[in-house]
Amino acid sequence: MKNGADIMNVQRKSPRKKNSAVDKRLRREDWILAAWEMLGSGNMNEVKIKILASKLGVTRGSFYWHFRNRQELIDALVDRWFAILGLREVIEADVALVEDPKEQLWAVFKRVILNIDAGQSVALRLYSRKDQKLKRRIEDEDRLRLGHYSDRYKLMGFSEDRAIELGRIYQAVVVSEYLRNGALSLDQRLAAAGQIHTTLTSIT
Amino acid sequence: MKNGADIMNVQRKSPRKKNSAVDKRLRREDWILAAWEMLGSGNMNEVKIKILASKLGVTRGSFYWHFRNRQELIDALVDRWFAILGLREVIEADVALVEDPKEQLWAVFKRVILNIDAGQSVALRLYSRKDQKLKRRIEDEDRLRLGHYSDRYKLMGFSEDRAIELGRIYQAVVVSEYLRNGALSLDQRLAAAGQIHTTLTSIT
DNA sequence: CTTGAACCAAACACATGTGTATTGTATGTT
DNA sequence: AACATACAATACACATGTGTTTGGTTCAAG
Repeated sequence: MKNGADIMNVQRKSPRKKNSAVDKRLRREDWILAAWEMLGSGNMNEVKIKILASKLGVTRGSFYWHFRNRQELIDALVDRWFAILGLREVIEADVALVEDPKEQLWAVFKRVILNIDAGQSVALRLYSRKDQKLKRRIEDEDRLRLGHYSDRYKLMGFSEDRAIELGRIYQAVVVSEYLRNGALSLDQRLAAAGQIHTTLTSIT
Repeated sequence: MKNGADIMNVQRKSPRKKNSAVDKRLRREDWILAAWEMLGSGNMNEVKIKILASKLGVTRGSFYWHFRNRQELIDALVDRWFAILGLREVIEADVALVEDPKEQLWAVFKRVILNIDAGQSVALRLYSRKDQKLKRRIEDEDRLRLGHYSDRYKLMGFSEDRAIELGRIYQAVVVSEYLRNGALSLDQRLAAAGQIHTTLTSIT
C-alpha cells in the first residue's frame, strides 16, 4: 500500500501493458495514488497538481490528459477512501473472517490503523464540511459504524442501551486515532490500540 | 515601524477607549480573534490576510501595521490555543473548582466542547506536523493530560496500570470530539459527551 | 508506411496569495 | 495652531496555483 519513490518506477511492459521497464507513461491510477499520499498531510488543499507532476516526473500536461480538472481527482480520492475504509468493504475483507464479536471489533480498528498512516481521514472529514454531499456520505458511514460497533457489543451480551453507549466509545476511540501525531511507529500504535481494545472489551 | 512585546498591553488613552462605538480602528487583538474564527475551518492555510481584512472591513495595510508578517499571527493563534485549552489554564479555571475526580474529568471534557465549536484543535494538530517546536509542545501537553486523566482515575481507586489505560481511553474520547462534523448543536454534543463521560466513569 | 490514438511538454492567461513602499487621514499632545 | 503618532488605503512586485491551447512524440493497427 505504501508508495513513494516506488511511484516513480511505475513502468510498463513493452506493448502498452501495466508494468514495463521501458514505458514511463502514467495511468490515471498513478496520479490517484500519488495524490492519496499527498492527502496524508491532512488537508485536501495540499493536493496540488504541480507538485504531483514534479513528483511523478512529468508536467501538468499529463494530468489534464487523465483528468478533466482537479475536482475529478478529488472525487477519485473520496471514492478511494470509501473503497479502503467503507464499512461494507472492511466487513467483507476483514470482519467476515472472524466470528468472535470482540475480534470483529478489533478487525475494524486494526484496518483503520494499518491503512491510514497519515491524515487522509482527517482530510476527508475536514473537506466534508464544505461539501454537503460528502458530508452526508460520511454521516451515513458513521451511523453504519456506530450500529456495527453496537451490534458487536450486543452480541457480547450487553443490553441495548449499554451496547450503544459502548459502541459510541469504541467509535470515538477509533476516530481519535486519526489525529495521532506522527511520533509513534506503526507497531507502537498497534500495540497501544490493542491495549485500549482489550480494556474496552473487558468491561462488565 | 515595528512593535514587539509591548503590543500585548495595548491601551489607549482617554477618548480612544477599547470598544468605543465611535472608534472603528482595530487592535491587534481584533485580528487575532477574527483569525481564530477562521482557524475554525480546521486548516491553518485557510487563515488568509486578505479575507481577514475584508471581514474586518479594512485593507491589508492595517494588518501589516499590527503584525510583522503572517507568521506572527500564526504564533499568536498558537499561544491563544494554549491559553484557552492548555491543561494548566484549564485546571486553574475549572478543574480546581470541584473536588470529585469524576467531576474534574468532566470539567476538562466540558471545556473542550464549550471552547472549540469548530476545528481549531485539528488545525493546530495538523499544523504541528510541519512545525517541530509546536509538535513537541503538543506532545508535552498530551502527556500532561494523560497524566491528569490517569491521576483522576487513580483517585477513584483504580490500580496504577488500569488508571493509565482508562486515562488513555478518556483522552482518546476527548480528542475524537475535535473531529465531529458540524451536524450537532452544542447542547446535543454536551449531552452526548455527558453520557459517554458517565459510562467511562462508572466502569469497575 | 501511414494513420490515429494515447500521452506528454511548453507557453499562455488568469486568479489569488504574501509582503513592501508610499501616501493619506484622524486624533491626541504640545 | 503645529506636530507626531496610530492606523489605514493604494499601488506595486513577486510567487504559486488552476486551467487551456497547441503542438510533439510514441506505438499499434490497418
